[in-house]
Amino acid sequence: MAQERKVTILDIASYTGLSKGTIDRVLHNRGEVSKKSYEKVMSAIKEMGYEPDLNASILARKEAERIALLMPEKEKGTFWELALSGLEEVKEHFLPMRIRIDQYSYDQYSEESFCDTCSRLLEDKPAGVVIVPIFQAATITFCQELNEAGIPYCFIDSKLDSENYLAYFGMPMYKSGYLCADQLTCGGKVDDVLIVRVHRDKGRQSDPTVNRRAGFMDYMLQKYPSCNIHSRFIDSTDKDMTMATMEAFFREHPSVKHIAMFNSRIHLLVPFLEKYPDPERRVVAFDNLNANMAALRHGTISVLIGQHPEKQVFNAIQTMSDFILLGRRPQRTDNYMHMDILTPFNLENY
Amino acid sequence: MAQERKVTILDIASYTGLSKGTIDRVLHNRGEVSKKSYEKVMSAIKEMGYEPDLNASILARKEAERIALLMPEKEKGTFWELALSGLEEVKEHFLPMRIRIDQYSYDQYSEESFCDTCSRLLEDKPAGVVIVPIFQAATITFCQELNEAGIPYCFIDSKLDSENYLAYFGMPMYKSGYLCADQLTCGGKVDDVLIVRVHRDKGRQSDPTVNRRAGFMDYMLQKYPSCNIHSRFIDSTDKDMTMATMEAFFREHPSVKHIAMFNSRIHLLVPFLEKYPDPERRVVAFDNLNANMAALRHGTISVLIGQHPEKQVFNAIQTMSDFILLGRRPQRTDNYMHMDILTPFNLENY
DNA sequence: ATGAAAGCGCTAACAA
DNA sequence: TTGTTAGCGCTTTCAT
Repeated sequence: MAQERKVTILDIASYTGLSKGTIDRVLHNRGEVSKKSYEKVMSAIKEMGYEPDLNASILARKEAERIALLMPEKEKGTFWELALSGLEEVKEHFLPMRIRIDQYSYDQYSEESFCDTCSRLLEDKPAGVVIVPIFQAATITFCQELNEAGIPYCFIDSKLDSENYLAYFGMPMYKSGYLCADQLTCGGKVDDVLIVRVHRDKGRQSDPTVNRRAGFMDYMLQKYPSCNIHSRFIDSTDKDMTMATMEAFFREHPSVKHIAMFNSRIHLLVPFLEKYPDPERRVVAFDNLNANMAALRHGTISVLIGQHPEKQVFNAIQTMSDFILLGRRPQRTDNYMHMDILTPFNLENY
Repeated sequence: MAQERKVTILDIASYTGLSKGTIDRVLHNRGEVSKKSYEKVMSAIKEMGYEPDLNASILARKEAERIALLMPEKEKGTFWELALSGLEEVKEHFLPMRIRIDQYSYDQYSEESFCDTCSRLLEDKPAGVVIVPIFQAATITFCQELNEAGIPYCFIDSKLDSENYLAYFGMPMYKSGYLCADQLTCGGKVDDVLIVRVHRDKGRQSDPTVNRRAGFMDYMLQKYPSCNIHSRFIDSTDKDMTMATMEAFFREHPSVKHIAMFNSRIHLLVPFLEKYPDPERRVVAFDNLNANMAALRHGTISVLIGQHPEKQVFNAIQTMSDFILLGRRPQRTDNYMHMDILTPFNLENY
């Protein structure tokens, strides 16, 4: 098992009777190699257990490899701002490895914008791409194009089953709903629960939280079969309407103590929650946006479930980089992130 | 800010009128350099904003740098097994950077063993050391020796305030007790709490969980001032005695529903807990040992508070490596890890 | 105390 | 299609 001395391309060269140059060409699929030589080299690599030396490779390479990051625009105060927080650091981390990260942003409410961005991206011929696939159908088309171009890709946040992606990093949505219900009910007596949802006015894309809601419902059905689950819709752009909706609901159901939301927008409820404080109320929601964390710290929210979206970005890029540079495939294709339970007592150092 | 082209030692050489060799000597404090040259080089480095190229450095270096890892023996089923899980991977991660990790283990119950190991370690003159400082006084002595030898060191798990350590990674102990109390009481009605402690028979070292217990007590005093806090001691090597102690306690206090433990040994209670199941019972404890996780999965334990000790090891080594290779100091000296709340509903993928 | 020069393992441009 | 060669930026040995 243990190599005597590291096997280098030079060893392979002398073993196959070819030269460094040819070895390099087959290692990087640059073509210009006869089939016969190609196979000789490949088998020699296997036999001798050759592994490329990343340092030498990086040192010698002139141009950086480009990884394209295809995701929604970094809108302030949204989930995508969180996901992109620390991207600058990530870029700096990969730069010395001659890996450049190029952002390709699209409007998460406009499929057209997504497609436009995809075309731009394809023209740039990156060495790999990391995708947040908000639009299912369009993503399938795009992935086919990537396949044809021989460009590897990873998914983050959500994924499309059928494609031959290199890896996926994201939260287990169904389970997260289950966890949310458990944290909300907390083993106590619960007769009514209010779920607040957000109108998706601008676009037509499928609701990313359906599975989460399903998990939540299944938990409730199982453990609190007689609990009433109320739903109300708010508009993320209309604060007055949000307040009015909430006030109307609680006028009608003053005894409801449990509130949940399945997306990152719980901060929209903070004005209401702080206007009508209730020490017995329990609020559980998702994602550690700054606004949400502030409310958690303040005690307005009871529990936030976090998924470190910025780590998903990092992991996907890392995986892509290992594949591009070393041809290494990830240990697992589907990587479900741990769900972090955040309370006022462990929110620091997160 | 942005460099035109990367500054190399060659640039510094020509700028100072010296040669590559001399620059290298001052960069690595190898001596054999006149004070005058030394200062000329140092100021040039500052002025030109030189940053070493890790890849080139690693590629050219013959010998690996050695980082010593000084911690308790990896005893099966203990916290230290958890902390050392994945060390092989960590070693493999650092090997291509020509960083070798040497383990120096000591018996956590024997100060003599600790001191012996320290002497062995010192003789080997590693480039840096990562320390779990179980024995306070002995560690202080050891750190002085390291200071004299000019060997940098990090602490993990716990730390000694006064020393000039490079970094510390660990859990905020006091806060973890606070969190534990919050998870245990969960906002409900709590009149009695049982705290189970472990006799420290073999050694004399100070109890690492005092601060955690203090945090717990302060929480209870504040939020449940009239709650009775019971304590019982068990012996980690005597299962029968543990069972007897628990049975005796619950014979006397049959209505107690809340149990906490402040170390990683909650698995010792599992036989009792499973012999006398109680759906209303709430058990909160620390650390994701395999045995603990199994009990959590099974529902025997309600909540486990995790701190990723293996990540502490990794981070400390990473920090040490950056310092040795690049002279880079960590952003913060004291790094408190996030406390993870683990329940049966989020224990996967942890 | 300092300089010169030979690599480390790989890439890439050019020659054959 | 293949081989040759000059680096990449640094370390290290050997002269000076």
